[in-house]
Amino acid sequence: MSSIKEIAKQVGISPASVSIYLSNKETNRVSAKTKALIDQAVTELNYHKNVFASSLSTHESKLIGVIIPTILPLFQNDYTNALLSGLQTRLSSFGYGLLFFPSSAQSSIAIVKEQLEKSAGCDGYVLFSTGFCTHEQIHRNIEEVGKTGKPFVTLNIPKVDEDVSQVLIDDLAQPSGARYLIDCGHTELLLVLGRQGGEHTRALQRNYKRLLQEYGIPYSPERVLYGEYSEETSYTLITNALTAMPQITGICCMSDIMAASAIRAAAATGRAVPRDISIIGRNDSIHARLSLPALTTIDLHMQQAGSGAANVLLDALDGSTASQKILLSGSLVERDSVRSLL
Amino acid sequence: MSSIKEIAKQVGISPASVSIYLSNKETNRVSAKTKALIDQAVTELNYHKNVFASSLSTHESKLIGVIIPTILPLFQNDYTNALLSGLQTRLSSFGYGLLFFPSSAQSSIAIVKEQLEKSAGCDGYVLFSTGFCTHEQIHRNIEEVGKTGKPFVTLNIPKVDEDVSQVLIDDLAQPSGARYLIDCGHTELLLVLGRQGGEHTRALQRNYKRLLQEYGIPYSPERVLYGEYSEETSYTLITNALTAMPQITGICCMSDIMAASAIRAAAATGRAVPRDISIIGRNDSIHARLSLPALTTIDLHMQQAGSGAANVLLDALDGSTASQKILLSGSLVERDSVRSLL
DNA sequence: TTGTAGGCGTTATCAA
DNA sequence: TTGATAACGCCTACAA
Repeated sequence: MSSIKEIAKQVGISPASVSIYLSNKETNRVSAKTKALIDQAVTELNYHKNVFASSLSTHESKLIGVIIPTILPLFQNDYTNALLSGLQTRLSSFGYGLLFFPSSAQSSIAIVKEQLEKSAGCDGYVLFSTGFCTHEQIHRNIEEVGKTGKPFVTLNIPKVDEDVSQVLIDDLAQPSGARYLIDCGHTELLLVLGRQGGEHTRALQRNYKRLLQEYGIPYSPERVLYGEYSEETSYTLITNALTAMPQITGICCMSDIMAASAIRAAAATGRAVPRDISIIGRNDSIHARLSLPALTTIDLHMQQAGSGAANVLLDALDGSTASQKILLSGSLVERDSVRSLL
Repeated sequence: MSSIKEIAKQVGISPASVSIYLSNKETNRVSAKTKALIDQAVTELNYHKNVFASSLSTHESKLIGVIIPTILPLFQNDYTNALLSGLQTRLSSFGYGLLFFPSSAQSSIAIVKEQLEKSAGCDGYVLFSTGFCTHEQIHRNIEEVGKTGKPFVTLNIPKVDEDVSQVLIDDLAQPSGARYLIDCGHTELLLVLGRQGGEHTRALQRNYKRLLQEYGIPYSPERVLYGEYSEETSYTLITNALTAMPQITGICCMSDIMAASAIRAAAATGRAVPRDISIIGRNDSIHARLSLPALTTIDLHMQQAGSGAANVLLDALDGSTASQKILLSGSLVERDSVRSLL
């Protein structure tokens, strides 16, 4: 409420001196007595620096804008939360805050535009992608954020040719779990993907076909399910599939939540895990540790990806101009939901 | 990057006209031709409004500051995430964004102070509490946020006498799950609380003792565990307790995560749920639906609490000066983890 | 329908 | 060691 001017008035000095002292307590510009007086006035008047005025002047806000082109409620998705968590923790220790913008728009691009509309002034951005985003949309979003001229980094977005910083998660587009199941001797597989249509899923599908080909396993579309990352949808779909195709011995799910649902579906159709059927998840989220049996899964190191993104941003904010592509790999976490047939 | 001045120069009009049109596209102040020219210049120069300059002028930022006095990474806690999700969704539809501040401090109060330090200029605040916060700290935090003079609302904080807006969740301080177990005929109970020392836990403990007294069940300290909301800690503690006290027939956990761990612990000690032992969770999070058997739990309506907090804030931002205490109650969600002994 | 001028709170550049 | 003063980008009377 109170401004630097009022402090100055109360102490009987100029606003400039107050400002200088307040932004650098060690300055020699202000005498010790004056410093003490200012400190006193600050507490008395309950002064808090106005970030907006300050960043208007310094052209620095210490704020990073988070752009998430989704119409779903935020903070409800394991992947995104882990990413955000890593991001926030790292940025926070360098004094940067996070800004989430409102958006009422419905399309991915419109959301990004609208969010940026209100965001000029951030020092940098993190651009997310979601299961909904198509190839085309991803490129337009990157272009849009690029126009701000501010440093930014993409997270959870497949590699693009553009000269932009990205944190890439190798196994995001790889059905690594399926490969592991095959290596364990499983050939009668079920693949549970997320949302149909998005770029993530398309890449995954391509690579899955390649994988089967590599091992001479025939591909059949009815063995690919779209669980939409939802426990209900995947439970229903997997239960039906298991009933229709009793020969299935392995289920590869693209998220731990869907894998935990698979365990329930297995139970519902009278199968024991891993005795009758093997299940592998992805993300190594808390669900993997909580389910019974505990899930074998692919750790995507999302938290680390988030802090990696923070590092890239911090570098850029520090003056580095070269764009960075950081490549992270997933790693297998063996627990109790997969049985080797070999 | 480009400012309103440059737009004005390019179009050949005054900055004022540009400003007026841009903040109200329907205005009659600007001719249709000029409007078109401005629009064109905006895209050509890739103009984005600078929120900071604008809020400096309007004393309105359309930003709500989120104050979470914790040293743990954000976005990793089910309760908080649900709260934030409800909050964000509602605020977003009214054009408000969310601001998360960095903090390097270690104590609850220092964190709040530091976060506020960098936040003057927000239109309002949401003050959270965590399992760590003591009674004393909660009051000091409320006082600190109150000093800003901006509207704010507390979330996940027990009722205080101060004249401040709060969204209260009735069952937060009530061992409602335990009551349900007792009503189902269970008398040999285990209570799994979160973190020792915090205000939440203390209230819960008090009310639990009262509850037992009401039913004439003796209280014994070794039947109260502190699972720290962590799956590992609670698994270990519950496993040990179950081994030491085979007579236990019911476990009331203050979070679904700990309840899911209890299911694992039951399995580890050779018990079937709910045949040999009944388990009840709290929050009705996704864990309740994913576990096997699915968890009977108390839905705390956290999402709704979040949007309730948003409503209170929106009211205050709209000029309402009276503080509101919104009281929400939990509700029982019956699934498959509790067996009635009656 | 448009322009001018002053101010929001802070910082930076001078000069004193 | 301090004080004026201008500037940051935008908004809003008020005047034209």
